[in-house]
Amino acid sequence: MFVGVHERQLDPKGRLALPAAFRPRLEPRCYLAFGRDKCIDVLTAEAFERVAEEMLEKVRTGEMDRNQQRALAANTLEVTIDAQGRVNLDEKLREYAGISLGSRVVVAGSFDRVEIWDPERHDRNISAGTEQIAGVDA
Amino acid sequence: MFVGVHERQLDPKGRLALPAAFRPRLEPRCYLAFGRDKCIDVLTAEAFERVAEEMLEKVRTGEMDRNQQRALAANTLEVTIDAQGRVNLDEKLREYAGISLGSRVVVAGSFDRVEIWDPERHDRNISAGTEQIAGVDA
DNA sequence: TTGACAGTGGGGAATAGTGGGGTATTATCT
DNA sequence: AGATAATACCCCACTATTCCCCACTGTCAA
Repeated sequence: MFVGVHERQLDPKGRLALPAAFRPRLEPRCYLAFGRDKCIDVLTAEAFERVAEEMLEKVRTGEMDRNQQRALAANTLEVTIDAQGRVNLDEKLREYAGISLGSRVVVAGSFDRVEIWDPERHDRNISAGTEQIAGVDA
Repeated sequence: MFVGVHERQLDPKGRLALPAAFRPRLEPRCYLAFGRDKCIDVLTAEAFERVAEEMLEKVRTGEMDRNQQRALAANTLEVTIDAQGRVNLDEKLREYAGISLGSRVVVAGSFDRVEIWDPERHDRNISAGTEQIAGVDA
């Protein structure tokens, strides 16, 4: 399970150091995809391949449109992790998540995946979620 | 079942020695989360992972919001227990529970989980609960 | 009385996070 | 087509923090 929040700085070259606690499960390669609510999803190879299999099955049975399959594939990136535990966030991903070179970003665990956020956007979403939880058993 | 109350001192580095009686069930790693009423929850790996699985399922079926999932994951920390039976309480957790470096804290069993408290806050809650159980003033 | 273990404290080594430089590869312009 | 420029990639280096290990003390039990 991925849990916890880590603040990081995107270096001038667009590299992001993954939290050390997450690395063993993401190395040597992982997948970056457009996430929900304007974050970047980081999926383990196993998790992404499972998602892809399920999608293929749905396309086969007609539950899902081929263009959705194409869109996911087009917006997903397979990346390798360098010797310092970093991944590259390219221009398209940075623009989608609203983060820029040299800016601070939030790397957050979300159980089955890791998410990369613009800090303000993350705060807003967490605040909303926390209010909703108050009154629910954890 | 976790029961009993133990008073401990948070050392200058933010480390807390867990009561020896609780350790076998929490080792080698456990989860720290924001608990109800401003305490820190300590959950066994099994208990937390069960909660997380249930939540993922609810998100999948639409019963629960993604931001609630994010809030729970963001406010949870996976920690390992050192050779002396201690865990680290980071700044965010200490602030939430109102405890500081070097101060005394209460570590209390609460059946399915262990809770970490500021001593005064714990006293107030226990007093309130005790009165209700006894049905009389203490 | 002594041995074992629980709780507490501190020092040193390993590693995480960050930055920069050199090299190869690709693209562009003349 | 060749030269030049821009980009991406890989490796190395520095610093602060964290983690791990060792040591001390008090208490309880045999």
